[in-house]
Amino acid sequence: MPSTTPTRRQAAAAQTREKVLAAARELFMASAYEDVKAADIARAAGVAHGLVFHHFGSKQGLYQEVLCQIGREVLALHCDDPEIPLGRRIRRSHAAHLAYLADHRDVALHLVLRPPAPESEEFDDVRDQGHRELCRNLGLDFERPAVRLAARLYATAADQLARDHLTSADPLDTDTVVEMLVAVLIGALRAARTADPELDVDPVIRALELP
Amino acid sequence: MPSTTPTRRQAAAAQTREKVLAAARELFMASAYEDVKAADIARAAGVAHGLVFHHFGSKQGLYQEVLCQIGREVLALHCDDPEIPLGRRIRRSHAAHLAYLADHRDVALHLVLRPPAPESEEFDDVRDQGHRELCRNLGLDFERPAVRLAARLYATAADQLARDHLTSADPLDTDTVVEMLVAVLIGALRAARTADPELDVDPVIRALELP
Amino acid sequence: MPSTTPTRRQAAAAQTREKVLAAARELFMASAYEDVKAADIARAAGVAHGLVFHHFGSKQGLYQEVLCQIGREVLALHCDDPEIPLGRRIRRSHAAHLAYLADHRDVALHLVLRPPAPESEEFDDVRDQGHRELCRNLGLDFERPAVRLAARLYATAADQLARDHLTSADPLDTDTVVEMLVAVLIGALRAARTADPELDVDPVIRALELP
Amino acid sequence: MPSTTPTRRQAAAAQTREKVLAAARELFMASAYEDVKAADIARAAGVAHGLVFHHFGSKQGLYQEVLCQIGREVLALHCDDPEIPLGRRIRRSHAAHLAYLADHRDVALHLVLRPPAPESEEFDDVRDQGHRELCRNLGLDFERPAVRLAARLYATAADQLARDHLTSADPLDTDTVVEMLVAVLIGALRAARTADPELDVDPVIRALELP
DNA sequence: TATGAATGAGCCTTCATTCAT
DNA sequence: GATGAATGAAGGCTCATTCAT
Repeated sequence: MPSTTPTRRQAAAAQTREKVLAAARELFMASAYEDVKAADIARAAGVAHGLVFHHFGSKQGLYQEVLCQIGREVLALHCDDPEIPLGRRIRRSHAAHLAYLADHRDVALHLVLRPPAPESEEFDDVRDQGHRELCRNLGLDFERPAVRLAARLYATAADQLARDHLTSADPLDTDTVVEMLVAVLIGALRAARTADPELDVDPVIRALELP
Repeated sequence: MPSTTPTRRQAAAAQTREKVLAAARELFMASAYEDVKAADIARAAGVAHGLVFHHFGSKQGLYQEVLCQIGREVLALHCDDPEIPLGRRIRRSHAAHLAYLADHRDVALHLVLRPPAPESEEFDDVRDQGHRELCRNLGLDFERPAVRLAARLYATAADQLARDHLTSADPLDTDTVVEMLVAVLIGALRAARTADPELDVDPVIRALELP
Repeated sequence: MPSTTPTRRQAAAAQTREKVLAAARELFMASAYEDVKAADIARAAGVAHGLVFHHFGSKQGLYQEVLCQIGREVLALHCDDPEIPLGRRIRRSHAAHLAYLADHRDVALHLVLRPPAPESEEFDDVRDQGHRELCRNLGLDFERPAVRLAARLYATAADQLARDHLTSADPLDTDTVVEMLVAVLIGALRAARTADPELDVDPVIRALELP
Repeated sequence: MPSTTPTRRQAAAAQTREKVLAAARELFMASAYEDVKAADIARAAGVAHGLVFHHFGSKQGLYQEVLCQIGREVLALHCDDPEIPLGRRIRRSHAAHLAYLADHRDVALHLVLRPPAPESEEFDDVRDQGHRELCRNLGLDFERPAVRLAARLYATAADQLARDHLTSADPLDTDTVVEMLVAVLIGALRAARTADPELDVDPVIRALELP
């Protein structure tokens, strides 16, 4: 059947594309954007230089693709099973996030807290969506400025903590870090209430305090 | 003594140096490191291209210089008058910091939370020193890992909050932001206690809760 | 005989070839040779990139094909019916040529007076043949250098005039342009006589002056 | 005197610039625009690759510069001394032009009748100014469309003739070519009258017919 | 000290062409 | 015949840095 031939070819092409993407991800996570040469990526992927552009249009296009791939992976870590009590849900998400970063030290070190050099609106969107999911999990209205502020505040602090944790010579155990994150989250919520006194964060805080 | 009485030439040279430094600071704060060309700086300073290298050795050297200048300015903002109660001292430092960032939006937007592209050990030192002073102010031992962790955690969150505050279309008033910072700081301290249960943060927290 | 009865496949192939040729013609006439990419042509024709090379060997081969097609079309415009008096015959040819260019503005603007970038011997031949036919029409011996010179001279001027006419915001009417062409042709003939005094151009000129 | 030093340096720089310009001119006149590499020019000029861009910004900038230089040279050839009778003035200009082209065969072959690949408004201006001067010489109003048309018509034909003359294995003598040009010019003027019957070209033609 | 011309390594990108399917 | 993924050579341009003056 001739119709299977194109499929096989398409599959091969997609596979090549993935090879390039994987090589790019590794290199981009290991060095600064400008220090990664398109030629390096091609060489690492074992393909011709021009193929990078055939599949991704430009070095930046490829970079964005890498970013989005990671963003999607991270988003998928969230636990939002409503059956599980809030405190456990959040802790589980945190633990998953930490585990991911531990498994992807390069991502943790080169992406988190280091906004990608070429401004990437798509990546910002993914990040934003992460905050949105956190708020949904907490039962807070993301549209309220104070809530959004707290989410960003907290996420930043959490990234910093994760980084420190991962680079520490004498790292804490994961559970401890998760508890620290919860403490910081509670602080961020109290800060939110300061900005928006009508915000009722007490139930959330109480729920978070229960492991 | 000729060494204490700079000749006119030396004075002029120093002035030229400052011109370059000022131009560099403005440009570096306005764009990413790689997007600022040595030639741009020279042009903005109204001097010859080569002079940049004459005075600062290299583009990176100049960048470090800019970073240190800013770091020193920020460090000078801390209020550590022991006569003043802790809560007020911290709030005063925060307010001063926020005022500084409001006056130097470019610094707030392009330095804070955006670690300088070329690794800058000196700048890290300055940053570290800021954390150290904060801890001294709080009466906590910076040498304890958990304390250090909390300081970094908090500083990062504070930076994020300041950024959001400055870029917001509808900014909160300064006092509110200061209170939010205090709330976050308390959260960070609680997190520190989680990591290091022997740490007695309660007195500090109580002191912070008094305006 | 299978050779005279092209199979369906062959017919389809020929049709595809034409599609590519038509797309190429349009693009080549709309932009400079180097600005037309083989990929553009394939896309415009709705065929695979590689097909261009399958049918025409190379981009240049395709270009030559386009050129020859146009050359043949232009050659076919000449009126050389010996029954018609010279003045009318020439005017008729001119009018036909002008009409063709008006119908193919792209050809007029991008080919005429703009020798094809890649040296095209074949196109030069076609051009030459046009001059030859003009001379035959005029009853002049194309082999005489002065005649050939005059023909080229005239053809160039005529092209320029046609271009100007077509791009003018306020174009003259066709008959006027035709008369101008005749005037220029007469000038060229007089120039030919200057170069070759033995050339008897007076009868031709007299014939041309009769509408 | 320190003030002479910069002068000397400037002179040296200008000389280098000229070296590059000269090399570029030679190469551009010898090949098509795209076939001349910036690196070739630098090599031919004996300077670093980057210097081309230091002085001319881009390959195109350099090309334009070459074009303008030639345009200025050609413009300077016109003889418009009102003391000299028209016929002689025109013939003298033509002869000068032909001599120039003979001395600059590369220009004649690669510029004349071959509009520069990258559209060059400046060069068009120079060309236009040439036509303007011709008309002023002839005492005709360049603002009249028919006059402008005739000027362009004639210039094009003259370029063609000059080309043929220069590439001919058995070239005519210069005087003959000049007379041919005059004949063509008269033809163009008659064509102009066809387009604009109010135009009184007879006195000009009579003046041209006197050597 | 100051100038700015000169250097040259290096990079992204383009694109005609090939070829396995 | 048709496809389009893959190739790879080549080129324009940038820019930190040097250096003669």
